[in-house]
Amino acid sequence: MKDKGISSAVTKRLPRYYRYLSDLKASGVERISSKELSEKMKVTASQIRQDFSNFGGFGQQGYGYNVDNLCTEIGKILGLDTKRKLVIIGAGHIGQALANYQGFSKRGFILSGIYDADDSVIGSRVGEYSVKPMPSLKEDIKKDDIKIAVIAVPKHAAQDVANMVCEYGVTGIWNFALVDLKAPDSCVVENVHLVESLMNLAYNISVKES
Amino acid sequence: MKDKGISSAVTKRLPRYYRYLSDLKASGVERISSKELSEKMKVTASQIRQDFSNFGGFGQQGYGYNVDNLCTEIGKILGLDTKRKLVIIGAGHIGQALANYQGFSKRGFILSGIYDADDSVIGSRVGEYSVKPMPSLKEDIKKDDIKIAVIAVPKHAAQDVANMVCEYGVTGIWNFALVDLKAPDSCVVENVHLVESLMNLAYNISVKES
DNA sequence: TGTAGTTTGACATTTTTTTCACATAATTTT
DNA sequence: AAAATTATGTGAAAAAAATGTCAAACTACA
Repeated sequence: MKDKGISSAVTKRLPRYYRYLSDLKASGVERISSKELSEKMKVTASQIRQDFSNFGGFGQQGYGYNVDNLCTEIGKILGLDTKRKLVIIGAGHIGQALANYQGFSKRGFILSGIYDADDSVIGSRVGEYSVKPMPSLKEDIKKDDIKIAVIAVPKHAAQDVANMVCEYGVTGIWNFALVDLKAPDSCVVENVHLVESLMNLAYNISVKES
Repeated sequence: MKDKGISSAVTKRLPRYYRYLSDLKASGVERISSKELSEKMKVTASQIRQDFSNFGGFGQQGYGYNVDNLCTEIGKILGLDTKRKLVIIGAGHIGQALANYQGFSKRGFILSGIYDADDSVIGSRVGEYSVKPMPSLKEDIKKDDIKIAVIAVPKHAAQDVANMVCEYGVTGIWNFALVDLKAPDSCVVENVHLVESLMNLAYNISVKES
């Protein structure tokens, strides 16, 4: 049972903590204090302690935090201890790039297949997968217990695809189409808008220039 | 001359406003009130007005906002009226996907070339571009007045590439490598961490499940 | 075992962000 | 042309988030 009452300002920082802690662990660091971590991550030590204490606190006075333990605990909070299967819908450039991304499994995600509506790409290879036709989706999602749909189709088709996969039972959508998708309460949507990130960069460049 | 004193909580919302306004404009909507926009975007009308008023206010009492005008003004604030050239460094899956992305030019970005350190991919075609070798970068950035470097190389190489392009004179880095890149004051960095977005989705799914 | 030094977690304070509420001004209707 | 409606921009209030502080608790080392 997980606490639903934690502000998203806090939970949005967790993945970044997780990334830094994974790196520290990988480089053999055993313990770290909020002060050291704050210097690496460019946030205040106070915020780090406050964030962690939201989940009960994982540190020890006079010692700091055990990197391995902290990493595991944050992983659990993020739900990375649960293996989740996902499908990619849309075998265009973004869909292909995501299909070839090797980092999913490290974080508990298992790519199960890639789908497209265009007959001419069905059967073509993307990484180690063969592109499947859309009508297979319904069956596959139910049969293989697919939890997440990655939507990488054109804007105009995205909401229809979302409605479809929600109906078939996915609990999460990772959306790369240029719209904010809507979904029923049973399904969580995470919209990724690369263009917005680029515009933000443009803004920051403009400000600096002036 | 642009106001540097506006909080990033506000400026981070501008790209999303811009996206919605572009869509409205494209579908022929001429005017919109903060109330209508707030319903579409699922934010409060008050926030919209407050955000816009940071830049002087673009609306008219009793009427609302002129979509075309508002879109143009926000575009200017974001610096989208200035055409900026960019290069992609790293011709892997992400680099290729970005190179094939058609939306850059619509927002004032002009892809100038794609580069890779691996000799075996030099010269191969990516979209309408031919992959160039890294040593060409220095010359090309200066000659073609490249402003932005998109970094899509492996984690361990990313900081070196960043240092390099900063030295050659780029003013912005759009980073897809799994590290937070550091750069001198002359260069703005926008880190895109797709895995963090996916972890955030995982968290939200977990919370819902419990 | 005792003591000096370190570091957390909690709480108080400050700062930032969001929301509310309304005076003002334009539009729209009658 | 007047009245009714609409809707902005702003200053003030409320809420949320970040930061500072410190007692308590542990570590480390002699």
